[in-house]
Amino acid sequence: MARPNLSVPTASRIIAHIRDRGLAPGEHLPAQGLADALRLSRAPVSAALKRMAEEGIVRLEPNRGYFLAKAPDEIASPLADPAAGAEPEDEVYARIVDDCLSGRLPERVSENELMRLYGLARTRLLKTLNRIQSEGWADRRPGNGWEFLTGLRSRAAYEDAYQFRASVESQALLLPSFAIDRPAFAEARAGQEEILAGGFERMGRARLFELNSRFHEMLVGCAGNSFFTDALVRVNRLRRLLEYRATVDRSRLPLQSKEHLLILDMIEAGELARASAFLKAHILGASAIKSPIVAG
Amino acid sequence: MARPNLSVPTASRIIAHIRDRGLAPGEHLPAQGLADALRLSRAPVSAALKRMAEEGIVRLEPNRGYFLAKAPDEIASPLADPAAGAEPEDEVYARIVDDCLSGRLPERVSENELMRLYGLARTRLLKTLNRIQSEGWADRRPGNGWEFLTGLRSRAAYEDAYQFRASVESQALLLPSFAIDRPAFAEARAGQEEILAGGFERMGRARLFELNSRFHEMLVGCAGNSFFTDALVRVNRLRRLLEYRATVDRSRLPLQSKEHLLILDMIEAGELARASAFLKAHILGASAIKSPIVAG
DNA sequence: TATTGCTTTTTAACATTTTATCATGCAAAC
DNA sequence: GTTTGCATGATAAAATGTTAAAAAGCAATA
Repeated sequence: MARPNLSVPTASRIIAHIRDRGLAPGEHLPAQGLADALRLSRAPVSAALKRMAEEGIVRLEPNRGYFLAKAPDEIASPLADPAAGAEPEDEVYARIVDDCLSGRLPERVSENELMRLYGLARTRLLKTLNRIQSEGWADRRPGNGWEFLTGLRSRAAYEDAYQFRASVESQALLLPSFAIDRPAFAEARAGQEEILAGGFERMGRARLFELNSRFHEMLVGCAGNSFFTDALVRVNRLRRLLEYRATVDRSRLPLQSKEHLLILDMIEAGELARASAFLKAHILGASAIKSPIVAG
Repeated sequence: MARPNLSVPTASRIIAHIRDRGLAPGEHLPAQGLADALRLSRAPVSAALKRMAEEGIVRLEPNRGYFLAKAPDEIASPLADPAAGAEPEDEVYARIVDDCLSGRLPERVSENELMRLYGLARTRLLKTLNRIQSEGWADRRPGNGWEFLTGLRSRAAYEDAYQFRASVESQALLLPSFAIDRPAFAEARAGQEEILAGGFERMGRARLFELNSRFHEMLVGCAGNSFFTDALVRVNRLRRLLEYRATVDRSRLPLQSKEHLLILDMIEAGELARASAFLKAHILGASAIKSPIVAG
């Protein structure tokens, strides 16, 4: 009935801020300073600090302000999760797309029908539908109703997405503006080695997907061309939804990660053309193997 | 205060339908049949026919329905224009983006401020802002207000867009699924020849832009991969806004069209690799020459 | 029997209102 | 002098209300 409360996401941003700066326990956390850093006013910052005080992360000294109570590494709280406070809209979004994919949704539905089905107020539903539309899952029909597209759930669309990725990513490596981002490379390498060292069996599928798509997005990001990056992010958003429905063949993950590391090596050795070709084959190979479970 | 009236766009769709089928004067136009073809109910179709009757395009015989009064080719009415009834939302959208590009808009504005500036109700403004956001011109800030991005109006972003286009288009030609669409080729060829035959001096810039971007979209469309097409359409939407602000160097248009025709020839001769390389050079060459007028 | 013409019901665009939250200014405390 | 604490005003998210238009149903007509 009112504006969304920023205190939770703000708390997680404050914790990230503390970690970045490596602040020590006992240090003062001035509200205005944090507000400036996060580009907010003091109000939501104070609210966030209050919550953090309840969890024992910071300590309040009346009229003096908040002080860090724990070492950054020791903070273990739901608030520390960067995903904390992610919009609940996301949940409805996922539910609708899932229903669309599994064919539970009639091809054509009116807004009122959807409101009933998902128990949403019009504003909220519309916000979600707009997002779904912009991602290509649904289209508003002239007159009444929404049409859920069946095209994207076909095997062909899935392969098209891989063709597109293969093309965009391999071309990005060849751009004149491509330049290695050392810290990002190091981070990506660490992620892949974590998968190799047993993560491929242990990790949740969400984390696996995240690590791998982040690898590819990092690579393309090095080209410094936002059109390439945006295009890739866009496909990956769709891919995430499709692949969550597929079973992961975990036995293939180590090979995948080895190839990822190999690509980093090639690039660092300056063999961009080779890396580009290899990356392309790598992506198309993955497409041939994966079999998404999509409703007919 | 109510729903948008579909009668105008429906009329133009009906005229297109009549042309497609090559109906002769005197033929009956059953309302339900048209409604089915346009996937609407009879209500907006009847309203459209009524309007068309006022313009003398069709004739009403009481209790018998509407009958075509003119030959399809002789229909000359504002209703025949496919752009008729385009959403007025587009106008506000263009105005905001234009203000953003020319720097008339402060970098940070609240929604209320924008409502005042453009005289819009919140719902309408938000709809537009969402679109602007999804296209990368603006971003919602945590807390209050919107931030208009300056990144896209830089020279670098402009060149990045051309790099992206060059890559997407040239790769599309090389896809295994690429297949020539004869009628589309013929239409594109006709358009380019029209430009060569004096159109480059005569035509409005909107039509020139349309013909040329349609040429490129048609080419990529032949690959039958919606990810490629969508990506291109997306960049072209941005490009249109940027290039409307630039001066057109009309002396270069004939060469451009000749190159377009050459590309069609190469493809028809089966020389896809050559066509792909030439297309890439063609696009990058255009980028080097054009100088968009963008506010610092 | 198919199609129009009219009526009723449903739908969605827009305006308005409500309210929790954000931003801001100022006095008090350190 | 800097920073908190609190009060005041501004902002935007959601619910509600209103209304023109679209869909659906039905009787009348060719």
